[in-house]
Amino acid sequence: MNTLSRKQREVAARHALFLDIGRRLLESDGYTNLGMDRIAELAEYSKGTVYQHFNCKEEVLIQLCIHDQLHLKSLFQRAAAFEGNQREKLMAIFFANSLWAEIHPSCMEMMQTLCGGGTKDKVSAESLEKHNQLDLDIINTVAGIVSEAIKLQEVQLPESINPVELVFGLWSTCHGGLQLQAYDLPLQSMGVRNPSAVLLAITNATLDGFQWKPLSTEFDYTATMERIVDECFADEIAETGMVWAKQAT
Amino acid sequence: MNTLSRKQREVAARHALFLDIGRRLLESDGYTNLGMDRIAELAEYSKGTVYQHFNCKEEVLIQLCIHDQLHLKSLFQRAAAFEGNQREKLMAIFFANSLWAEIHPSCMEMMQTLCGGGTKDKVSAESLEKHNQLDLDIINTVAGIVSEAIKLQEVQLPESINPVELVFGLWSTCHGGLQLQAYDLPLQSMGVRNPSAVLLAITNATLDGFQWKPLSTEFDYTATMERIVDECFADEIAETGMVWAKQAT
DNA sequence: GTCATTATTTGACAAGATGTCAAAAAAATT
DNA sequence: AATTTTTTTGACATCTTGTCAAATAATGAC
Repeated sequence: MNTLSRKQREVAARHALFLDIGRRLLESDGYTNLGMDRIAELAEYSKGTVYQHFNCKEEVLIQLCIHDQLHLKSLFQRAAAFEGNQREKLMAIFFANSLWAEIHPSCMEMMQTLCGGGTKDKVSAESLEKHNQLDLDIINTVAGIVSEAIKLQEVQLPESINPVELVFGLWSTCHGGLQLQAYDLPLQSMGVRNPSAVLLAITNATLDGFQWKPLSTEFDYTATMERIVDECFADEIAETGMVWAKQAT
Repeated sequence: MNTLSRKQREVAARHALFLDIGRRLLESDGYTNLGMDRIAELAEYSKGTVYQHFNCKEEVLIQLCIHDQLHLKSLFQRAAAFEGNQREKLMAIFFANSLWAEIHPSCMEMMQTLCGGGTKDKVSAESLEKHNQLDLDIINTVAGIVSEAIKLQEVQLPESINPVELVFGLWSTCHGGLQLQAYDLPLQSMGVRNPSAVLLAITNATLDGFQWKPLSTEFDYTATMERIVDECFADEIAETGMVWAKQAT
């Protein structure tokens, strides 16, 4: 039944093993301390074998990235299917993004490393293509919601802004927020009590600014949030252990 | 008159030379291809001498960062002194940030490298302290404007958001936007015509969402923008060659 | 079952980087 | 001019990544 031969399955299993070890090392010691030797050693293979799977160190990185992005995509698709108006769906997207960041704490750092310092042009064209395509898919999922909202007249964007551009802006906020949290500035002691909650408030203000109906002042989005938690991401919440509870406080 | 001896001046000059070469190499070849050997070679000193100035490669990076941050701080201070209401000042801050990003295109990448992958704990405590302090200064400059606006009743923030938190949110948008532009996604072909203009529109929408007076619908902020260009940053604009012209298009 | 052929795995090796340090060179002092 | 102090040097040790000929294992023919 299985279309893969025994050999192929073995190779795939080993590939996954290498990636797993790579991720563990990356999370514990950081990218600079991640060595192909150590992956080989921990997997009980030789370095040469590891290099048959990944033509360079960066390739490990981008494949881990792709794995996490695939997860983000699926979370977004689930969020987009949330029952509610478009603004509620957007909130589900926002939540999915926060959840994802909590589940994959190292991915932000990986993206940084990957995108900075001419790292990208060492990876395989295939992986790079996959990576870019996933970014596109993810953006388009969100842009679809915005377009739908326009069609349903829940929002009317000024001429200077189109749906993709709005997504770019919202994405900037989320992405930048996560990034700033990843730098270890003493946000707390500076007076930022709960960064995630702030980003949500900012996003809501932005949508209010565009007069996206229903406004946050005329609708109970707190209730929406609870529905999102229950209806969309109950499993993940349970797994990661009260992610959002912290933020409600 | 000079408090520095000849020797001290020589050392300082050499330090600056090394940093200069470091920046050039960084911008042309990226961080991974930046080598202490090459700095030494180009400066016509030996590697050992370079290591007397920077105890590690990362130290070069953070000192370049600090240099750029100092510039950002001074630009922000000039923006904060702009003649106008607090929202106009905030717009001047926004403009200063965009301008700075254009003048120091490599700093975003440097921050990425610096903050990711356990790089930060290799640099000297002194530099790290200076770096953090500058971040604080910069944030506080902006938070001061927000606080003043509250005092002047130009805006009233909800209880869930304090001034520093609002700054964190706005900063997230700017920072994330620059970051996303630095990754080389095909933003253009995705439909994002002018990323910087989008970020400005988003920021304005956010402030509108908080009912920050005067709203963008009841005030000519385009005129403000022109005043900012003329009154605050004419020199820099001239130097970098019509930065903002592009964005107006 | 044996041998030949093909595929896979290996680890020694080259190349290049960071960071160290004893010795050489230069400068200052006596 | 001799001596002490400071500064500079580049050879080393060490740790990377990435390669590749040779060793090993798997496959298939007869």
